[in-house]
Amino acid sequence: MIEHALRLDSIFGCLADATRRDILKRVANEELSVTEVAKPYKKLTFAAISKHLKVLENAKLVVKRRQGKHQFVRLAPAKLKEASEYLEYYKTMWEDRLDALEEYLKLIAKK
Amino acid sequence: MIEHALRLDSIFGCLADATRRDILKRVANEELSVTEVAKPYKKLTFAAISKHLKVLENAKLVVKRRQGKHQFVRLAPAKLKEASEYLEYYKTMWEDRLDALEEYLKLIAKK
DNA sequence: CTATCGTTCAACCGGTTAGTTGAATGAATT
DNA sequence: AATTCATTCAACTAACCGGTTGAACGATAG
Repeated sequence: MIEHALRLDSIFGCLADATRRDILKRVANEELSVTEVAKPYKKLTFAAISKHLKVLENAKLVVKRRQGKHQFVRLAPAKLKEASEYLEYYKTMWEDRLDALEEYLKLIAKK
Repeated sequence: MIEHALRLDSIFGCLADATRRDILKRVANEELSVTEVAKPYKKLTFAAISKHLKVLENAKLVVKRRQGKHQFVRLAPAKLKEASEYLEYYKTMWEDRLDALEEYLKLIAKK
């Protein structure tokens, strides 16, 4: 249960940063080398991106694979399934709440 | 677009903390006074919970309503819909990725 | 073997965050 | 009006985070 929460902490923690969200999005579609990942973020150092990748790796949201000189990064589907399930839980909760609101608004409208 | 990202930052930032996730869960089902919200968290000060509520309020994930002495807290459905939509986006992305993995595994299995 | 390329590590910095304590505020009760 | 209850604010601290720089490391190419 505590591990569980820690994992959620790190997953949502990752998602709380715009650069990391962007990286996730990009490596979802194709495997990229660290250099390629870093290329678009011109305002940041290479090392900064390397750190972001480490954070994502620790949260198990991406995996790295070495091929010769290059280190390739891709989305890690297994852990993301877990994340997705939690997000689904929240989503359901919110939708229930929205449904309740809708009901309530209808009720008010009738008066 | 920047505002957009900032909002996501604050929403996911809220979700990155176990106490705040727990509070969200509890005020999703019923409206609670600040005192009631604080009650279960015996390791934290009242002020600490008050601060967490402020963070949630700034992210527009909860709203407060004053009724006499008491301040009641509940989930804020409107902003949560927005959050839910983003989560849905990520969820879709992840499911696509999972589907791709599944395809790949099938392909391997055939050999 | 050494030079080079791709990447990470270590040390550091400034800003933010989660927590504390104690004083301050707002509303109701007496 | 004074007291009490519910809550917030202000000031402070310790830890964490995102960033930088420069050195270091692992792997390949010459």
